[in-house]
This record gives sequence, C-alpha cells and structure tokens, in this order.
Amino acid sequence: MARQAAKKRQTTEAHDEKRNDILRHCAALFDRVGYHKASMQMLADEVGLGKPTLYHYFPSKNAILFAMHDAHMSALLAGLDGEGDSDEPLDRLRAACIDILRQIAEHPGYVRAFMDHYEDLEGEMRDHIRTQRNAYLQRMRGIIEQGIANGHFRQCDPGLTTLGFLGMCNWAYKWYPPLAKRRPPEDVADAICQPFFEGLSLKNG
Amino acid sequence: MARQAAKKRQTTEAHDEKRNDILRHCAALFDRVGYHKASMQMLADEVGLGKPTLYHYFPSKNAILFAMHDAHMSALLAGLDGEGDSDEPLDRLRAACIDILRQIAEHPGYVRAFMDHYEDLEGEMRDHIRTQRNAYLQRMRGIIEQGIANGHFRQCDPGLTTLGFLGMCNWAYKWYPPLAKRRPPEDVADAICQPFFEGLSLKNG
DNA sequence: TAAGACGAACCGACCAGACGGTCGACTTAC
DNA sequence: GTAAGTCGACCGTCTGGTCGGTTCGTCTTA
Repeated sequence: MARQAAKKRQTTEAHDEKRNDILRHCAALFDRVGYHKASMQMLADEVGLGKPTLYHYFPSKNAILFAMHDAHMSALLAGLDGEGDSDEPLDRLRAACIDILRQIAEHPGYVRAFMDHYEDLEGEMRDHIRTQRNAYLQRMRGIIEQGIANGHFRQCDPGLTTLGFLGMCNWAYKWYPPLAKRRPPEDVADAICQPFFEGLSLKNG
Repeated sequence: MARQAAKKRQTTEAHDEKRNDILRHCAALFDRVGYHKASMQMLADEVGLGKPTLYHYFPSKNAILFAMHDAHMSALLAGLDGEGDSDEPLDRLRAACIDILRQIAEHPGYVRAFMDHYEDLEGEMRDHIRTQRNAYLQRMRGIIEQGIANGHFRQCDPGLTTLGFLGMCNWAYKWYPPLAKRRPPEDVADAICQPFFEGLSLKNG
C-alpha cells in the first residue's frame, strides 16, 4: 500500500514536472505571438508533442492560461510572506516591487498572460484568481496603511496610493523584459520607486 | 464646381460622423466582451447594421482597432500641445495625468483596446501607432529632463522615471472606470500623483 | 419636370479555412 | 496486466471576409 502510494506520488511528480515544462514552453510562445494567436497546434509543436498529448496534460487552452496566472500570483503572494515583518514599510514595498520586476524578468510570458488575459479566464478559474488578486491588493494596502499609522508615511489616500504604486511596478511588463539582462530588478526598482518613496516618506520632512 | 466640392465635403463629413458613431458602439462592445471575443457579426448587431455594411465603413476588424488607437493617441498628443509651455514641469505632468484619466473615464473602450491590443495591430497600422507612442514618450521624458535641468526636480534617471510615471497613470485603466462617476480625473490625479510629485520636487528639500 | 444615371448605403446568403477539442488505437514501462 | 503517455485523423463550429444585388437620394440633361 505504502509502495503503491509512493509510486503514485512519484508518477504524479513526474507529471507535474512535465506540466511545468510544458508551461514554460507555452509561456514562451504566448510571449512571442500572444495568447489568442497561439493555437493549440502551435503550442503542441512548440513543446514537441502531439496536440492530443497536450490535452493529456491540460484539459483546455484556458487551463494553460490559468496555470500561468496561478504560478504568477502564487509567486507574488509567497514573496509577500517571505519578507519577515519588517516594521519599516518602505522596505516591504521595495521588496514587493523587486518581486514583481524579477517575475517580469524571469517569466515574461506568465506576466504578460496575467496582465492582458485575466478577462479571458473562464468560470471558476477567474474566481480563483480574482480571490488571489484581491488578497494581494489588500495586503499591499495594509502595508501602506501600517506606514501611515506608524508615522512613517505622510497622510494620503491608501487605496489610490496602493493602486498608483502597483501600476508603476506592473506597467514594467511593457518595457522591462528587453532591459532585464543589463539591469537587475533591484537596480530598476530603486530607480522607478525613488521619487515615489521620497514623497511618501515623512522622516525627512 | 465650388458647390460640387462643398457637397462632396458634406457627404464625407456624414461618412466620418457615421464612422465615429460606429466606433463608439464598437468600443462599448470591446469593453464589455473584449476585442477577440467580439465577432464582426456581434459588432454589426451592436451598431444596428448588417455585416457587409460594417465592412463598407471599415475595411477590416483590425482597422476598427486601429481607429481606436489613433483616436486615443491623437487625444493625448493634442492634450500635450494644449498645455502652453508652463515652465513649471510639475503642472505639465499633472495635466498629462489628468488627460489620461479623462480619456479612461470618457472612452474606456478605446483605452482598453489601446492598452491590451497594440500587439494585435497589423503592418503599417502598428508602425503608425508606434511612431505616435514614441513621440508621446519622448515628450514626456522631455518634460522631466527639463525639470531636472531647471532645478525643479531632483537628480534621477529620466527614462525610468518617465516609465514609472506613465505606468502609474496608464494602469488606471484597470480600476478607474467604475470609479469615474464619483471621482473626477483631477481629483484622482492629485491623489495618485501626490507622493510621486512630492518626491520628485526639489523646492522644499 | 420627367427620365435616366450614378454612387452611397445597405444586406441575405455564402465560403474557405482555422480553431478547439475528441476518438480510437498503439507503445512503453513497471 | 494495466495505466500513463503518445498521436494521426477527424469533427462541428465559428470567424473574417466576400458576392451579388437592392434601395434611395441627388444630380444631369433635355
């Protein structure tokens, strides 16, 4: 029984690995030609598989899109957890920005799918991602509210400020990829966040 | 002859008006269901026309998309011209942000098409829009460089700062539309730009 | 002012092709 | 033996775009 379970687990692991491998290839194609212009046949060719085999791993094209959304959101959420509970909210904001930039640099395909094709997600998949999105947004907002409460940040509309900050970071998916080899995420994060942080901060005011 | 020309012009005007009318309807549908999920038949129904009639006004679906891109970029570029040459670069940046927000509030369909479907533009249409995009970007960058040269702004990477600022403003197309009835562009622009401007500005440093 | 010409606006019916997805069967590998 | 992995061939549907033709208002001409 135990051996069977082990076997099962092993098989599943191999399966998951293959799924991730497929996902990476698909992301590359989505990034090159866009989600809608990438047909299942093209996707299968890109991976080096027959079309039915691709369907063996993912039940639909939409499910592939979902897997990318999920991978991206999970990475960001995990990043938020990783950065202990520094009581310096600026550090947490900077870390979040770096996470986003790194995600863009390492998985431009996932990110582009995430940014441009959330609305293409169907049914429960969309619900699932929406939940994750909202959780992320709330936590970012929490950081900013904490900063205001702490006296680290000046008084401001926390909702709109969060949206502004996130916009600044997320928008980078449009221009950062070709730059990523020359300029690491930390570097770029500092450059784009500098004015924002200076203005948000109260310590030298 | 003059009368004929006048007549001709009049006919063309009616044609253009109709085109704009069609564009507005199409924008509404694109905004509701997305560009790719909106078929020409749906578009025609939305406008209240037969499909061949729609083709009478626009040579292809892609041309409709292009017209929206063009309308949006022209509005933004015109906005940049409008704001005299205030030597206070902060005012010009604020005005640009308000322009973007207003465009989002008044033409969410155009803007969404512009943001998410630039890559779907084909051939020369894409070239044309790219040129406009670059011109816009350069002019924004020029404002920031001018601010640094003037001593109004602190030292910073003008390229990345421009991109950051634009990201902050443009990203609003994802969240501003449902808010637009309650909060006017000027109001929201001030809220999201405040930290950025405070940090960029040197006058109280 | 009536007859005709003409082009813009309009559309029902059609088409070739592409797409997402399925079927049934063969091949490994344990 | 059996279950996962693999695929060639296939299918129904839908899409962008076209064809051939009608209606209608206005200009020309006599």
